[in-house]
Amino acid sequence: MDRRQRKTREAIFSAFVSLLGEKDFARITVGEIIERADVGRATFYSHFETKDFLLKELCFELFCHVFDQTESERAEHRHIFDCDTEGSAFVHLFYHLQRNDNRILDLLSGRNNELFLGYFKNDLRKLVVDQLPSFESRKSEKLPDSLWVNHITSTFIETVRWWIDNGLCESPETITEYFYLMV
Amino acid sequence: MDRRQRKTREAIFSAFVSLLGEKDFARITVGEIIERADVGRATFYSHFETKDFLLKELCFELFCHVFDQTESERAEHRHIFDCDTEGSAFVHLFYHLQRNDNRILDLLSGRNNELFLGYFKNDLRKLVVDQLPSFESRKSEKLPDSLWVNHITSTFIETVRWWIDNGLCESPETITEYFYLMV
DNA sequence: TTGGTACCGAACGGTTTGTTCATCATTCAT
DNA sequence: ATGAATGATGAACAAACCGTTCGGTACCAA
Repeated sequence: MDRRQRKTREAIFSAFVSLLGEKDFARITVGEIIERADVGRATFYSHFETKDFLLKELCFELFCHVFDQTESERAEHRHIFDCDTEGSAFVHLFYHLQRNDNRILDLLSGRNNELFLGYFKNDLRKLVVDQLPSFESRKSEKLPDSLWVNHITSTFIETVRWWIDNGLCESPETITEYFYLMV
Repeated sequence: MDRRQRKTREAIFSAFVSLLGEKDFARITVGEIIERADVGRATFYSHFETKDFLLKELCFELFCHVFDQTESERAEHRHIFDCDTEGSAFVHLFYHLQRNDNRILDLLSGRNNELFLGYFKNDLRKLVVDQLPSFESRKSEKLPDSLWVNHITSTFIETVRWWIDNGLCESPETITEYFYLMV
C-alpha cells in the first residue's frame, strides 16, 4: 500500500481514537476528525464511506489483532508447556486488556463502552465456542446450547466492564477466577 | 396537566415509538417525528429539549410503569397466597414482556434493542438488589458484591434478549428456570 | 522521467437542527 | 359568560453538518 495512504489512514484512526476518549461517538463530527488528523475533507471520504464505517474498520483492526494474538499465544503456550489450564485463553485476554494493548482499554472504558463492547462481543463469541469443552461440565442438560454460549460470552463482557469500572485493581488471575466462579 | 399538553405529548410518544420500530434511533429525525405526530416544530421543542431527552422520558415512563406494577403484583401475590416462590418477581417480569405490555417488546426487540436494554438494565438493578437473598445461596464467598449484583442483572437482560431473538417460544416459567439455572 | 495516484482546499447543494415570532385556539378562574 | 393565561401553529431563520465535485499540486513507483 502507498505510504501516503498508510499515513493518512493512520492519522485518521489516531485522531478518531483520541476524540472517542473525549466525547460521545454520536457527537463527533467528520469536521473534527479531519481537523485533528490534519487531512482534507475529500481525503477522508476517499478512505471511509462514512463515520460509522470508520468505527467498524477501527474495531476490526483492533479486535482481530487481539484475538489472533491471543489464539497464537495460547497455542504456543500449550505447545511449550503442554498445559491446558482451564480458561488459559481468557487469562491471556485479561492480560492483553491490562496492558492496554493498542489502547483498547481507552476505548472499552470511556463514554463509548457500549459501542465497543458490542463489537468486542461478536469476536469473543467465536473464542467461547472454541473453549466450550472447558465449561461443559457446569452446564445443565436443560439449557439450550445457544443460550449457554451467549451466557458465557456475556458474562465475560460484563466481567471486563466491572473490572474496568473498578480501576483494574485485581490481577488477571483473580479476574479469571471470578469469571469461572460465575459461569 | 392541560389536556392539550397531554394530547401532543402522547402523539409525539406514539409517533416516536412507531418510528423506532422501523429504523435506527440515530436515523430518525425530528422532522419525521413531528410529521407523523402531526404537530408543529415549535411544539415539539417546547415539550422536549432534544431527541435524546425524548428517548429518556419515554424509557422512564415505560420502565417505571412496568417495574412499579411488577412490585405491586408481587406484593399482592405474596399477601394473598403467602407464597414466596423463588424469583416470583422475575416470573412477573417475564409475563409482562410476553404480553407485550405497553409495546415494550416492540422496543426491546427491533433495531434499537441495545439502547433500550441499557435503560432497562438500570431499573432492573434495583429489583435485583431487593431480591438478593434468593440468590445469596449460590454466591461464592470470594465474589465481590457489586460484581455479583451486576452479574445477575446482566444475566437477566441477556436471557430476555435470547428469549426475544428466539421468538418467545418458551413459557415464562421455563425462561425463569433457565435464568435460575445460569445464575 | 513519466504516468499514475493520492492529497489539498475550496466550494457546492442539500438536510437537519434549534430558535423566534406573530397569530390563532383552548382552557381555566372568576 | 368573559377575560386572561397558556398552549399550538406554521413559517421563516441562521447555523451546523454532510457528502460530493473539481482543478491544481505533491508524491510515488517503475
